[in-house]
Amino acid sequence: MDNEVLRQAPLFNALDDEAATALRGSLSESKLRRGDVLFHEGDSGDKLYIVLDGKVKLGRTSSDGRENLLAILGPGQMFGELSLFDPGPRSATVTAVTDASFASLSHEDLLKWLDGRPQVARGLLAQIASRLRKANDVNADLVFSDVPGRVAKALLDLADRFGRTADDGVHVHHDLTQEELAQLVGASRETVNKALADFASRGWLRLEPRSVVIMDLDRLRRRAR
Amino acid sequence: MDNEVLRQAPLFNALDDEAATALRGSLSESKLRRGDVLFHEGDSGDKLYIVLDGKVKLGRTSSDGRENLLAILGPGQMFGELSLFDPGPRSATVTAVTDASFASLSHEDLLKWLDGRPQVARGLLAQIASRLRKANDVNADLVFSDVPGRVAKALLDLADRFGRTADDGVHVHHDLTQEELAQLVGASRETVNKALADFASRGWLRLEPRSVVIMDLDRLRRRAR
DNA sequence: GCGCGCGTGTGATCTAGGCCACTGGTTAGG
DNA sequence: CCTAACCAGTGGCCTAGATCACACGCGCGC
Repeated sequence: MDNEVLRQAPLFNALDDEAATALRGSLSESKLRRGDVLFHEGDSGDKLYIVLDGKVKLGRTSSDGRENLLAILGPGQMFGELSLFDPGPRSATVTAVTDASFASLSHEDLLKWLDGRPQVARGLLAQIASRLRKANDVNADLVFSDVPGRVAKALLDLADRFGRTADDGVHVHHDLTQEELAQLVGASRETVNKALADFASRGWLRLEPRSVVIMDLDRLRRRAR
Repeated sequence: MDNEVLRQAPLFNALDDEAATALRGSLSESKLRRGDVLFHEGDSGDKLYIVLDGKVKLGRTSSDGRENLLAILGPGQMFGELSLFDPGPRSATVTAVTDASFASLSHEDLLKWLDGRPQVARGLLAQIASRLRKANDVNADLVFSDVPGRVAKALLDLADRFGRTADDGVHVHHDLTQEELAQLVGASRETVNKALADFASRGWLRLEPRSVVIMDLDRLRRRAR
């Protein structure tokens, strides 16, 4: 791992070289294969993770076994912060959606590290604040939008973070099955499939396995709001 | 305003006397009557508020005018933190549900104040982290629970924070109309009313204007999960 | 080759809950 | 006091979407 990847992380983007190098001393690295679980909801644990490569999903399971995804995270994003300040069991299960690698930092090390560096504390606050804002947005969507709307919004978000623009459209290799997409927007697999099929039939996008090509961003955006 | 009220706020509960007194210098106080709006979603603003007395609701309005409540806050709770770190327009409208008073602190003052006091920064992080956790819980409920379940959960939460135990049950003066309760759980007024009527007919609670008396906490809890 | 499992596509029910249309009760203002 | 606004309570109808039940293709191991 090199300093560049860390700098991508919003949390650490303000670091100068020697701070970054110092930080690396406290970090350990780990890898997972697609489908592997890093930790389960309810586990105890006090590590903060930063995705170096690949994607993970944060999910929770209801009492009757159904699953709901809180977020898909990619390189540069962190997770596990909650148990740092609100110590207690992990509130979500983290599973690799693709092969993935992480840097991790213990509670203790982070706090030590934080005290001397108010600007990092502020970065952390900003990060969590923005997550909170996003969570509130998702709430509003669950209340106000219908399923196709939420699907459109999810696709746009994924496109934003993982899309590559080509001349035939924006290629989004989200690596999610339709089942996972459904869990992400809080709907059944079937209705999500129907929404996607509908978008495709209107020529807004093309479906590919675990991936879509968005051909008409504007229409999709209008459908999302 | 005296130091005691501030100490109630989780954010400041670790303050010693002179810190609390010093802080008061930076605070200003304000009051609202029931129904008054403190600020609107989309307004710019950089103040952090702490509720001294009364209750407020944080809400957002959808494009077609429907409303959704994110939270009901009472004495000791803070709001407006988001625009501190993720500066931008306010993400919610804040309205007084009862006559209420607040202490407020500007962005600038808080940050100055924060730099020297890592333990307050940590308090702030803990506060926001717990809000995030809660927001995620609400998401899961919107996906997994039915309306009566969400109503039950909301009542239990309100009881926890505002309830007074008496021998005929827990009296919860939530000060919300059923319409507001409905916006809080993301449902229509009518279905919430029916759920409440059903609970009452089972003898789990008694309805009073802007208030309920919970007579069978256990049953209600079981209905909530 | 032959199954088998997994992901995807699509129709046919069934139902929670939204929306509408009322009623009655309570408070506030003229 | 009368009227107007609000709030609470209830019934009926009607869609979005969950659930069920398939059928198809594609890759993988035997």
